[in-house]
Amino acid sequence: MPDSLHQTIREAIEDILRAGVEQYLESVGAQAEMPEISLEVPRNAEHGDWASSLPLRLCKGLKKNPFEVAEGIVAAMPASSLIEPPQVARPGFINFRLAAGSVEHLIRRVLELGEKYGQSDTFKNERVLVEFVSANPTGPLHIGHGRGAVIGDTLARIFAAAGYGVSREYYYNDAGVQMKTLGESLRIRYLQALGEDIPFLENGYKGDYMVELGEKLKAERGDSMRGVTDTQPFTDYAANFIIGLINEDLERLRIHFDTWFSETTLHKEGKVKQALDELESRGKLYEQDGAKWLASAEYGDEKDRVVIKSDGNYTYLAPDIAYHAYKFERGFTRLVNVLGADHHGYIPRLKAAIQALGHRPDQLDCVLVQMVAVERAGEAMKLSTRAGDFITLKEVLDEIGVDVTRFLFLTRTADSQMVFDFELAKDTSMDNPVYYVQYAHARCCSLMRKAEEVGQAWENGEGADLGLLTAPEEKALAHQMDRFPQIVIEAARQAEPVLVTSYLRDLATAFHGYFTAGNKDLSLRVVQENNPALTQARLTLIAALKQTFANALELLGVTPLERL
RNA sequence: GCGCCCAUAGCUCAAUGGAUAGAGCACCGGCCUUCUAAGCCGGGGGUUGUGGGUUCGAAUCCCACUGGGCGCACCA
Repeated sequence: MPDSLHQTIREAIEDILRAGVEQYLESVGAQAEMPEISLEVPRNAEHGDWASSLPLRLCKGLKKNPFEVAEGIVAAMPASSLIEPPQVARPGFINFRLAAGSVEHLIRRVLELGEKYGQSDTFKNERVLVEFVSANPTGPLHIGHGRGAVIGDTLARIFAAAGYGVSREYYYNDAGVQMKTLGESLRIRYLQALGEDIPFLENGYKGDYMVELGEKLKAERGDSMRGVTDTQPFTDYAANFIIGLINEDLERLRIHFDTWFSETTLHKEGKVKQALDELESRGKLYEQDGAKWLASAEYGDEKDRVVIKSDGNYTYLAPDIAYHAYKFERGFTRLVNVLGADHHGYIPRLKAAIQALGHRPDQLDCVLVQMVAVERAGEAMKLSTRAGDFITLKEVLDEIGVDVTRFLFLTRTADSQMVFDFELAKDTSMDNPVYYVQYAHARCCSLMRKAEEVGQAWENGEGADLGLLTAPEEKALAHQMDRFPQIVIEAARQAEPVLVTSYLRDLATAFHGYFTAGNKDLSLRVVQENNPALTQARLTLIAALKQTFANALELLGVTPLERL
């Protein structure tokens, strides 16, 4: 039963452990509830490949000493061909080690599943909507948007791998003052392009791209719009164009949105009114001072919030509530918003709103992305779209490249403040962890090429005798590979891409160590010219590693290079 | 003033409440006549911002301080 291809060793151990605990509890006649199975990979290899501290948690309720509890559980556990008999350690840990035979099981599982290795159906009944970037189309994306974009997209990839139905959505607010200002900015740039000597808006969008856009409009329409005073046509023209620019950058970053959702849609389809009516009928709205308030304080917000001002207009919150209600209406069971950290004050009222609508607060996850400070040649730079003073995402992609950009954003947790140092990122050498990981994949490819050169090309591994893989490094590599599917599930659960990045680096470290060991000890080389059987066995391990590297890199949207 | 986030090696960052807090960069010393040295091995470097608390066990959870970031509208 535990030999199912899709089951990781971890899951097999969990089953065994669970059975042991049940049996043990019964034998001592305890009423204790079945605790959550805890199983971790110890930092220290001496503590085995997997370890559980379950006896330490259990002993409290049983009023027994943890060591005895551990022994009792071990005695009651069924045996498994995948692991060696478990050991009880000091305070009350149970340590598990992979059985030698499990190496073969693990490698074959990776190869059998191929590109699907790492995927699972853990969350198959759930649908998640990842909303990210969501910058209003008032200018090109800057580097900070890039960080949010990469994190959002990678989360989406991770969710998909963990079995979620996933949709990527970009929301933009095209009904507000910002867009009006944008249109007005373009109108003036256009008139200036026509030669009129008029001053620019004080609060207008001052970037060069607006000057260019004015020229472009002149080139397309001549002076036919000279007399147009309504800003709307200018707004539409600018927004359309800028969305195009934004999308270009995003596609380059390997990000594709399923939906571009505009605020106007909500108004047109009556979703704002619908959401407020729903809140009204649930008794969550009330009138005061001529305004309509949401009783958000009931749900942990620090105060109630106005949704309809006394002048009859909606506040920003109203369409936002409607938007999130509409997300649920479309069948999503989990909402993930990737936001700039400056929006954090907004989260409690949003969570309050979805609760007022009858949803659970944990169905909404807000991932806060901290600002990116940029340093160039030692100079710190200020970023402001309005002032036209910023590092665009395009510049970053031109200078640094997609793989490096994505990986650098993914090596830090979203909420850590980061300094993006251009010179450092451009450096193609040591400071760039991307290469470390890509190098590992390329080395696997290189070994395959080498084997081919000496006439021992890998023969798909089916006939290989994997029992020959007895080096401790080989067992360790197999164990590391086995962790991958669980890492993906955990990353999805926590909405935390860094888990995958860290895992990838660890796996690369293990592999580089294995590879380099062959420099000193020729018997550890993968390609053994006078031992075809061992060569085939090792190549099969390499093939599985290569697959795992490729799958993990794909999850991060980074290219698995064949050679560096 | 109130709230949220952050604080870990000189620097950039890790560490599902677990056993001796780890990598990379920088610094010191080793390893290329045969699978890629963008790599590997070893060394120095820490009172996890400070002080309490919770418990078998805390970088992790709670409280109070200190320092930094960001929010506190009938703005969007």
